[in-house]
Amino acid sequence: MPQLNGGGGDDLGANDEMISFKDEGEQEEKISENVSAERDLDDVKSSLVNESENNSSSSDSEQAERRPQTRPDSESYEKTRDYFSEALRRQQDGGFFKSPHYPGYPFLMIPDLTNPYLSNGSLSPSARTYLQMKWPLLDVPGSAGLKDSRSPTPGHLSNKVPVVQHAPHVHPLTPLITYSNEHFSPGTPPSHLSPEILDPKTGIPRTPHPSELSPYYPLSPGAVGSIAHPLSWFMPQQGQPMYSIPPGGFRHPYPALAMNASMSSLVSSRFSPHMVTPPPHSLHQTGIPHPAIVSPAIKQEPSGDNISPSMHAKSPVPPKKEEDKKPHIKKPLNAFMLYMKEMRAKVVAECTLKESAAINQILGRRWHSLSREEQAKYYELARKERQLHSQLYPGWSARDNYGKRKKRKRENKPDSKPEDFSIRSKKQCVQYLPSEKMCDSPASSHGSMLDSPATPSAALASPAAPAATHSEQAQPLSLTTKPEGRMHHHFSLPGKASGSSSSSSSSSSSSSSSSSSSSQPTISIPIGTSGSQSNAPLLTRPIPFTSLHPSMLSPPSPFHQAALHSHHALFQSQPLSLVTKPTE
DNA sequence: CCCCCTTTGAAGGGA
DNA sequence: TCCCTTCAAAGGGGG
Repeated sequence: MPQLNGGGGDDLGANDEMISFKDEGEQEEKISENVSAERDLDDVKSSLVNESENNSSSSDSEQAERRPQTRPDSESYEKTRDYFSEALRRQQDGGFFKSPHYPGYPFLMIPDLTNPYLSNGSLSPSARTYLQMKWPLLDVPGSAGLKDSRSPTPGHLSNKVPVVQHAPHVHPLTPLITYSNEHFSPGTPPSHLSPEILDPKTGIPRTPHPSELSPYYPLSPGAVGSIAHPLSWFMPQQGQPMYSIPPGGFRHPYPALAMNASMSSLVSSRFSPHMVTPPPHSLHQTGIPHPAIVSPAIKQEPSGDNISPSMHAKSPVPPKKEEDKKPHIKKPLNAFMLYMKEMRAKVVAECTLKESAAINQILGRRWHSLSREEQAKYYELARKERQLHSQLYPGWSARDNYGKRKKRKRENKPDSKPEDFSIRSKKQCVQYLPSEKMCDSPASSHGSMLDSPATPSAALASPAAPAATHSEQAQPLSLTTKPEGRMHHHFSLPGKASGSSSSSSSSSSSSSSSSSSSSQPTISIPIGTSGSQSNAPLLTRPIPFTSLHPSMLSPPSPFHQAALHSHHALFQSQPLSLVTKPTE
């Protein structure tokens, strides 16, 4: 956490957190040999989601994911890097399609691939993700299924692009790269690749340092081409910057630039056509629409890039009006968000779940299960994103966005109702997550909460890594019943908590469900945490009984419990009682 | 149609 | 400093 580091060095942050993880990793290693054991552990640890016994469907991806965890981190990491290297090498060689696919990416991961494009021609989120992964390859001549972006027939680019096919050999992180494509400047003619960009503040051209560039925040168009991506280590396409221009979506002044459908989709994901015209007030001096900038009304929804504006079902209207309003500059994504973006599609593909809330729970668990190196990558990426963002929008404050979203639920804390009080004190939660089991949580399974993340090494890399301690685990089951409102887990003090207690309580909570009883629709387990800060995240929604997988119902194995004890003494004291919740 | 839900992390403001 | 709140992405679900 930032606090630990003190100003600039947020990178060093998460040490504490990481430390603890290490040990566990070793255990994992052992465990890995026995899959079943592993699973049990998972169940316990995470308590929520377990892999279904029969997870064949997801096996590929899981294995891939798991793989790293089963071995020493360093080794796995190296392995991963090898993939990258390989991918890069092949790319350079022009052998894109020959390269072995990345194990972690099952060929067919996209459930909704069938409908990658929205009715209006825009890509569905998942599709987008894949495209992102794939885009680096798009310009390869002759690649089947890929339309030459340059010869856009907008209409068709659409839907048929085999989005997924090339993804396999791409590392999961590659999607992040995508953003680099977003570098385009609708309004500004590229100074052609001139590396210079205007300093937002001074307006003086300056040459960006590669480290400054973020895929998410495209700088001037010209800059794009020559800069290395911050994440170059896992960017195969590095050195082959592309200028994305949505074929149909916006008219790019520079048709000559290579672009293809997928790219356009990428762009669209962050830039709506409306954004094409830089808002007058845009903070950008460059006048470049930034991914982070969203028209208030529009909200970065994908709008069919491929289709002529007139065809757009929604927002055909040029947003020029909206431009009047101040552009909404989005917050830079944090490490977890980056991770989510990348992994969501995968998780969705593996799971039957579609609800983001559930998916996010899984992702949260997976996040914890990541090795420190892996997390470090994201932290680093996030750090760069923040830096870049700050450079691009010097005057921007996160506060600026406050209130833009209407939603925001407020906390319940203040007004807790008396009635709930009892419940709340217990912190009961219902698991939302139906079943991780089915989806599995990854590999990491074991690791996840218990072991987690961070080792010092990782910590080093991760800037702000909050200390995650295991506290989370501690409260594996949180429960709330349905809440009246919603609960927030404010407990998390990301940073502050230093240690142990705070950090992530969340993920663990879900686990409880796994142990549920068969008869009850949802199960809640009281956690003793009532005290000070609630750490347990409360899950507001009960899981539909139907969604529970049989495997989830099985009680935690002794093994788990043991594990829990060993790891979290704190919580040990608290009895895990299963409470059934009558909700459904 | 809009907001909720859910996740982690970052950031800002108040005490 | 600590604590709290909001927002970032995403998309099904619910009102």
